[in-house]
Amino acid sequence: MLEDASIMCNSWSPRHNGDIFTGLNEGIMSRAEALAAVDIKHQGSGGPGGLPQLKHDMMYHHGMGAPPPVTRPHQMGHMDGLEMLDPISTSSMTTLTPMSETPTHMHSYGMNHVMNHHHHGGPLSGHNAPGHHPGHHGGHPGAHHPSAMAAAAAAAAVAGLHPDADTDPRELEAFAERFKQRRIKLGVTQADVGKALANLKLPGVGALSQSTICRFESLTLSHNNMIALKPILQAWLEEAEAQAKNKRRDPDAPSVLPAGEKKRKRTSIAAPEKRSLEAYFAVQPRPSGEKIAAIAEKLDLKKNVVRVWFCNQRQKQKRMKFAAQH
DNA sequence: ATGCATGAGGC
DNA sequence: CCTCATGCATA
Repeated sequence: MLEDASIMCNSWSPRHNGDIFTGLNEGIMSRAEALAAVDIKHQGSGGPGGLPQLKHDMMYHHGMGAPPPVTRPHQMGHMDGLEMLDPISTSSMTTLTPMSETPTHMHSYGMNHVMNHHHHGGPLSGHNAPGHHPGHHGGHPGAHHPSAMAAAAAAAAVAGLHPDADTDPRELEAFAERFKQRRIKLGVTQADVGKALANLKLPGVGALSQSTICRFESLTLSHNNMIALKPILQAWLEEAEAQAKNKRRDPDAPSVLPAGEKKRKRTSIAAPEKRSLEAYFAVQPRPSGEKIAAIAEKLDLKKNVVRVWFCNQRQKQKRMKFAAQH
């Protein structure tokens, strides 16, 4: 906390040389003009290469990241004219029961083991159709047309498939809550669950991180992701509860701490810059590469940082939480 | 609990 | 370069 207003990015890329262009800042230029140069409003759609925006698989409207309705009276300390371009404001378990760790101390977090696994090997490599969803899309009742939904249900019924008991957001939400409660009852942390999944030996299912388990429980994953993970977590839960009855105990817990690797550093975007980004995002969620470069320059951020920020912002928009009608 | 990042798979 | 699923690092 209290991280001061500057960004602290640097050697986050192990294999990239620091030559990624960029004159690292020295914002000697006046930002005001620069900002003006970036006309936020309207921008030719087609990005370089042509952006196919036909896909669009459904947006879970809500908006948690940046919904500043309008004017915001912030205390400007070092305003640099950024605000003026802000269109908005101005307008075992080794096996399953990880009893290897005394469950007496279950913090909700912070007890991540150093599971050095620097490079992940996607557990769920099934990869559900990215981009254009083959079969379904994040169809939420709220967004579904009643009639369409009924038709789909009927069709599914005829086909012998379940209507959508599995894809129903409310069902997912209910499960997520039950899952969390029972998980805690078992005295297992989110990180433990993630690691234990690998022991389930389900085809194609490996371990997951504490982050993912946490996001599942808090419904901060995409609808499709929730659907994909549910059966896996459900299987674990059942196994774990079964084993808990038998009071299994597994002695060992060989945890080796691999040699150190390059630590990834996280860039921290200061509040003022973040506000500007949010403002840009509000008008143009998908800026072109050039646009991104321009924004990056103004905010004195690396282009890649800005690009990733937009990508992440878009993902947030699609998250589940509150997506369904509660 | 979340912010920023990586990588695979696609256009 | 995007979308998605995930994860490391952090607040």
